[in-house]
Parts: sequence; structure tokens; C-alpha cells
Amino acid sequence: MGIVERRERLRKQVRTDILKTARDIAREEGWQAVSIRKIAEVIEYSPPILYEYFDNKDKLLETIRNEGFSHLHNELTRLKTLYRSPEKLLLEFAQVQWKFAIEQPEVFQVMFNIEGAMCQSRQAFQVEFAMLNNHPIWDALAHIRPRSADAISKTFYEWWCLTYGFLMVSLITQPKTSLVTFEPIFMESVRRFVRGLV
Amino acid sequence: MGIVERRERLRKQVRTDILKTARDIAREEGWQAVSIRKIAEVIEYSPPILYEYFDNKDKLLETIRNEGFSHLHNELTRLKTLYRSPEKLLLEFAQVQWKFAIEQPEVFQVMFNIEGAMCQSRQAFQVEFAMLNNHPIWDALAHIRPRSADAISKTFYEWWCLTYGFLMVSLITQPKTSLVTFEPIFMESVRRFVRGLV
DNA sequence: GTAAATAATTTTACATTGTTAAGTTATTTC
DNA sequence: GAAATAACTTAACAATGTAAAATTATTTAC
Repeated sequence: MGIVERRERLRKQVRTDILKTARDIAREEGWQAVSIRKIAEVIEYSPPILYEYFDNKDKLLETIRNEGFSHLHNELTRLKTLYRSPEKLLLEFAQVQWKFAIEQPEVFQVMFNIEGAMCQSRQAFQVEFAMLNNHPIWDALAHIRPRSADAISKTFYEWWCLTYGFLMVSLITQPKTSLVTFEPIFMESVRRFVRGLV
Repeated sequence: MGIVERRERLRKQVRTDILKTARDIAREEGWQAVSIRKIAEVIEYSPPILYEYFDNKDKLLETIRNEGFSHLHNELTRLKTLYRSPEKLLLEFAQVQWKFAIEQPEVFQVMFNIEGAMCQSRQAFQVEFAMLNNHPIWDALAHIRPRSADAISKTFYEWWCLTYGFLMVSLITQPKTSLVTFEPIFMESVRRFVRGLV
């Protein structure tokens, strides 16, 4: 009988609804307006139901953060199949990062604990910045200029600081309306960085 | 009679105590642990007293943010008297920025709404990033390579994104203990940026 | 088809938060 | 020392995250 399956499907749906609602409220009113009760009201359940899906609010945010990072990671591996040139890969990925941060600022905010979003768990950072070789970006940097692993790891870190840093400063300090102005400036900085690698 | 003066002095002291206590708690336990009641307890007053000094919690944070920005601004004007070379000024100021963010992370957090600190008012950003000429950094950039005001404003923005961005990414994603490792990487990035200006 | 078992959901409750209004105590003025 | 004022506290409200208890709905067993 498909009872268990139906239940599982429903559970999955509710879970997705919770995540989506949290993001929706955050986008409309900012993360400090996101409360368990408000999410519950939107999905038409009582507040405690949320604890059937997430241990607590922090874990809920952690899920959104992880989804953000893995979405970007997926985009990156997708781009890797499209572009052979490591320089091109870096530029295209930077573009994707920018687009992502502009189009889903509420997710970006959770990813980096900015603008009222706050998630204690630092696990995602350890993964993302674990200066591993085998990371597509690390790889690209190594191909552009082969050096010691340490030297490449350093450049790897500079890359994240440049791209994510630019985005953070822009998202935090600039009004939404003027962000379009800054995209070419961002891309030019990235281009200069890539040019400077060889 | 000095009654009014004494009262004024006391008021000023309490105000400073409030700000200091907020920063202390933030540094020890993070900004999400900072509550009006906790501050009140430390300064040994009842909670409502805080509203005699600040309209609300947001204004309190805004004050800390403004103090942060003006502290850095003061340091910058101080450095300007010490160094004639615009390149040297930029490098030295970057160093000051780094030192500040490491030594007073809780203030830096409020300045940029990161790590649980959240202040609605965006006024400080409008002032700081108002791409004005006459700003010491803008000035330095203009001296290194004289161009159109627009072109310099663009570089001005790139400067803030590079320096503050690097700091934000580092503070947010890295454990306190490993931050020392990144200072040379930061400074090298800044140096490359300055070199690339000419 | 109904009783027992279990799953799903809600109600109630508690401690903590920012903030306001009302009340109280201390200080100053005359 | 009484009246006026300043300084401060207590009490209260609504909103928050979250846990325990209570309830309702669904499934299972016969």
C-alpha cells in the first residue's frame, strides 16, 4: 500500500513549504521578521509542527545556507563542463555568483550571516573554504599558474574574498536599486584579478 | 552651582557605560545575546532607563556603528598627516582597517550588519560610500592616477569592496584563531591593487 | 465495522525579548 | 519643611523560540 509513500511525499512537501516560506518572508520583510509562528501561519499549521521538520530555527537556517552553497557549487560544476579555459570558467562563475546574490539576496544573507540572518553553525564555511585541491576553482587557479599547493590555496582564498567580499559590501551598503550599476565594476575587478594571475 | 554640570557628567558616563556594556556582551557572547535587560543589569539600572539615553535598540546600535566609522575616519586623517605618498597612505590605512576589525570585531560586526548584529539605519553607508571627492582615499586614488571623477569613484568603490570585503569574508568564515594567517594575504592583495592602479 | 494503537496536530505554557505607562522614590527649589 | 521636579522602578503588553501535555485524526487488527 502507498500510505507510507503518500505520507513521505506530504512530509517532503511541507518541508519544502517551510523553507520557501522562510525565504519569502525574509525577502519581503528581512530576516529579523522571520519567525516560527509567521511561517506556521503561512503554511497553515500550528507552530510546533515546524519542530517535526527542523530541530530548531538555527537548523532551518543552516538548511537554507547549505542549499545556497550547494546550488552555487552545482552551477560551478555545470560551467566546468561548458568551458575549457580556466580563465573563462572563473569569469563565468563570478557572473553566476553576482546573479545569484542579486536574485536571491535572502539566501545570500543566510549564507554569510548578514543583514539580520544569523546561523550559528559554521560547517558550511569549513567545507567551502577548506582550500582543497579538487575544488573546481582551486583547479582553475592551478591550471592558470601552476605553483605550490600552498601558493594556490592562498590565491584560492583571495578569490573568495574578492568575489564574495565584493558582493557582501555591495548588498549591505547599497540600495537595491543601484546594484545594477555595480555589476560591471565587479566584473572588471574579477577580470583584473584573473589577468593578474599569469 | 554645579548641580546641572554634575548631572550632565553623570548622564554622559551612563551613556558611555551603556555603549561599552553592549560591546562587551557582544564580544563575549555575540550580538544576538545583547539585550536591553542584560545591559541594564550590568550598569545596575532598570531596563527602561536605557530609553532615556537611546530611542530604541536600533539607535543604540547606530551609535556604535557611527563611532566605528568615525574612528576609522579619524585614523585615516591622522595617517594622512604622517605619509605624503598616496600609495603608502592606502597601504597603511588597509593595515589599520585590518587591525581594527581584528581587535574590535564586535564593532566591525555592527558597522556591516554581520554575525547577528543588525541596525536598520543605513545612514552611515550613505556617508561612507558617497563617492565624494575630498575623501582622503578618493584623493589618494586621484593622485596616483588622475582621471575623470567617475573613473576615480569607480576605483574608490573597488577599494572599499576589496578591503572591507576581504575583512568581512575573513571574519565571517574563519575561526578567530586562524585570522592571523590571513593578514599577509590581505596585505598582499591590497598591495597588488595599489600597484595595479598606475 | 468497530476497538485499539499509533500518528498527526493543536493547545497550553514558560522564559525571554523590546518597549510603554503608571507608579514611586529621591532630589532640588522655595 | 512643603511643593515641585527629576530620577528611577515596577508592572504590563505583545512577540519570540520552544517544550510538554492534550487532543484529534488515521491506520491497524480483529
